[in-house]
Parts: sequence; structure tokens; C-alpha cells
Amino acid sequence: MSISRYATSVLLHSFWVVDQSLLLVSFQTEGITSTMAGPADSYHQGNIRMALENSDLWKSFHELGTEMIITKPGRRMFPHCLISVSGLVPYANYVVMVDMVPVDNFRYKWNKGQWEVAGKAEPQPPCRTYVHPDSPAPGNHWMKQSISLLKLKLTNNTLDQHGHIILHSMHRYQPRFHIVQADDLYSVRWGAFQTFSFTETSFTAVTAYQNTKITKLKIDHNPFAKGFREEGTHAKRGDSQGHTQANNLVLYIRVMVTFTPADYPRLPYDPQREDEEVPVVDKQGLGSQDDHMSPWDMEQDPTQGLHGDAGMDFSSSEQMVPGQASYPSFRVSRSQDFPRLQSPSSSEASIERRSYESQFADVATVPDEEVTRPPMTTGMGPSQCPPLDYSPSTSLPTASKSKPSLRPHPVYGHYSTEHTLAQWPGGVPAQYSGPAYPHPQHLAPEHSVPHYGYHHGNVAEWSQYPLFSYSCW
DNA sequence: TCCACTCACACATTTGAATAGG
DNA sequence: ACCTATTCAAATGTGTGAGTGG
Repeated sequence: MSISRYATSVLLHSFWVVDQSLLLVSFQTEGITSTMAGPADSYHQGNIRMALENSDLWKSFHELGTEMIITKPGRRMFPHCLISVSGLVPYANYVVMVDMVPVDNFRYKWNKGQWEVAGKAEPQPPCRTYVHPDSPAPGNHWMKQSISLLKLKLTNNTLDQHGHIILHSMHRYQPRFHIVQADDLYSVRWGAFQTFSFTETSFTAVTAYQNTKITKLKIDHNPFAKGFREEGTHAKRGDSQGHTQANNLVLYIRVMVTFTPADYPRLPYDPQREDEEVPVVDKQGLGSQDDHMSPWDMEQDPTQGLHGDAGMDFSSSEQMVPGQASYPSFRVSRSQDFPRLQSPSSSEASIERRSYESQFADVATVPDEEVTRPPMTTGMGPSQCPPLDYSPSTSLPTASKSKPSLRPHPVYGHYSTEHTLAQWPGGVPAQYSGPAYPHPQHLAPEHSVPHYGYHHGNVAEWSQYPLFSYSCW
């Protein structure tokens, strides 16, 4: 499916809901559901687009059934969320946020190489929203480079006071990305917002990896896990320099081979090539029984599940958007901005991007946190950032290094454990129902422009996952 | 006995202050 | 005085595997 089909198949979907001064408009496209919220002048909001920058890496994980380690002190996500946006008003301020919503109301267990439903989900933990530390920032700031959410952390500690996003282990979640036009966090409630999610970013929260393939994939791709690679775990640091460079080279070559434009002809998206088939992962050909025993094998019909009729329909203002390939135009070359070139292994996703973007200007990508900010002159270091220990619904990370940044007062939590999963409709399936997004085998043919044929809009359910503390407004 | 979970560990990268040089 | 590049120690991020507790 091409983006033009998306564009032309927009149907004014359902309803208008007036909530105080907030106007919510829900659209549904074929595969994209969008809700615009905000004042009547929010026309431009409809043009906001978001792309997942490292979607190929995400898809690699997704095909195996992504697992994210959660720990008490908090654990980063890997792959981490790296998004790019376009269509913002250059000089209007925006807040970028992320939250996690349950994919369904089940608890899972890993049994004999696949995920199975282990019962009803536990009561929903405190719902928190991660706010990008640059927020608020003008639209041109967000659009000039990818937005890295590297520092987002997940925890299973319901008493967490560091503002990490709290999740339950053995439950499935889907990250959502929100862009809100607002001059500060206080006015976010009033701002025009749009929400995006990417099917390939859903994951199962775990305290220890269950699927060894996920473990291997993480070790292969995550620079911090380098010590566990094949050369032997806990390799001595003896010739760390040469050893590291050799590793990097091998990894770099491997990635370049894996992700070439030829392999992914529709990445980036090219409308004139929309009929091309992308390689389909031949899961049957993977060999061993274990190999083709994808955690998704137990999925029901892709039309069921998360966003299906039986599943929850939580994302009132959500756009299920095609991956990065859909919006190559705002992937800008930043090479001049990056004096330091990351070693290949340290920015695998970047390499991945570069490799299939070879027809574009060279792009040297390093994490935003590292390159987009001038040295901090004043500001709030971690030690100066007061912990959000009032059960915040908004996770406020360390201030941006580029500017004193917003240091808002804590947003008092609206969430409560009252948000139990009993609120979510749907019965317990006999087995893992899997996500609503397509089964990998179905996903593959539309690799670059996935088709999501389910409705996402439901304002009522949106309120069950508050981005902010309504109680403080 | 099983399973989810915690924690200390070794190893790697990242960060940021200090320093040197232009 | 200012800027940039380099160095290096500390901080931080990884998965592992043994141990714990329900």
C-alpha cells in the first residue's frame, strides 16, 4: 500500500467530542487512525507525520517477539525509540511524550518456546508518561533531526520515584508517541496533540529474557552488551582497543550486508516502486523446530487481538503509521552536525539507516542526546532534578543539555491503581492472542508500509490512560 | 519442583571534567 | 580569552547466572 492510498482513503470517521475547551476529532484511514485534538486552528496538526527511524531493527525484534527487560532501578529499552517528525509549525512549541499502553489484559508465560496466556493481567500499574527532555521546543527543533528517546527507562517497581515508566513483567505493551502543541507542560492539556504508534514496537516486559533468540539479537545489536558476544563472554580487556575495532568492523560489515537498498527496495519509501515486493522472511526455512516456532505462531487471526473487535481499543488519538519508509523526505542529512562519528557498533540503527539510504546524502547518526546539544552551561543535572515522588503521571527526564530546558513543577498523577484492566474489554483467549498487528508472515510483504486494518479511535478509552494529571488542572 | 524475580558481577560504552594546543 | 581536540576516570548500561522466595 502506498502512502498516497493512505492519503486518499481518509475517511472522516466518527465523532466529535467536546471536552472542555478541547476538541477531539477522530479520523480513520485505511491503516491509519488519527485523532486531532485541539483548537479549531489545528489544521496543521493534520499534517504532522512521524516515522520510526530504526524500524528495521524493530522489525527484526518484532518477528521474534520483542522482550524488554524491566528492573527495579529502571532499564532502558533496546532497541530504543528513535523517531522523526515533520509537518510541525516551525515556530510553535511542542512537547514530545511517550507512554506505554497494555496490548491486552492478559498475563503471559513463556512455555516451550512460545508465549502463552497465563491468566488475567494484574491491575494496571501507575500510568506514567515520559516527556522528552527538550520539551517544549519549536517545531523546527523537532524536525531538524531525529528525536531520540534513548533515556526512557522502564521499571517494574510500582514505588519507583525516579519517574520511570512502570510496567508489569510478563505483560505486553505498546509504546505511544505524542506530540502536543504547547508552550509548556501546563498548557499541554489544552494543546493540540497527535498520537502515533508503531506496531513493531510492541513488546513483552520481562525481568529475564525468555526467548534466547531475543537475547542473541540484543547482544548482537546493543553495544552495551558487547561483552557477551561470541568471542566469549567476559572477554578480557587486554587489547580492548584492537579487539573493539575488530568487533566493530565485523559488525559494521554484517549490518551493511544485512540491510542494503537492494534488500529493502522500498526503504525508503518510493511511490514509484510500490509494487515491488520486499523479501519475505521465510520463517519456515529457518531450520530447527525452535527456529520456526515463532512466539507469534500462537497468534490468532491478525484481525483479532489488540485492536480487533475483541481487543481493547485504547488509542483514541492514535495514528498507526507506516514505518520510516513512508516519510523519507524529512530524514535530513546531519553529517555536518556531527563531528564525532559513532563506531558502527555503537549506533547500529544508524548504520542500518545509512545503509539503505545510500542514495541520499550521507548521514552520520549519533544519538540525539549526544550531538544535538551544545555543552550545558547551566542547568539541571540529574542530581538537581528532584525525583518525582508524588506519584507523577508524567516522567520528566533529565533536562536537556542544550538548554536549561523546561523544569516544570511535577505534574501530579492522575493515574491510580483504579485503572484496572477490568476496564478493558475482551475475553481470555485460550492461547496467546498476540498483538493485533499483523503476523510477521503477513507483515513482511508490506514491510515498508504495513497495513493496519483496525480502528484505533476511541476517546473514552483514551482517558483511561491519562497523559497528564487532570487532577491538578 | 517450577517459575518469576533480584542482585552482584564483568565488560563495554558514554559522559564530562581537565588539559593541551591553536 | 576563546575555541577545539584529546585524554582519561567515573558513571552508566548490558546480559549472565546464582540465589531467593512464593
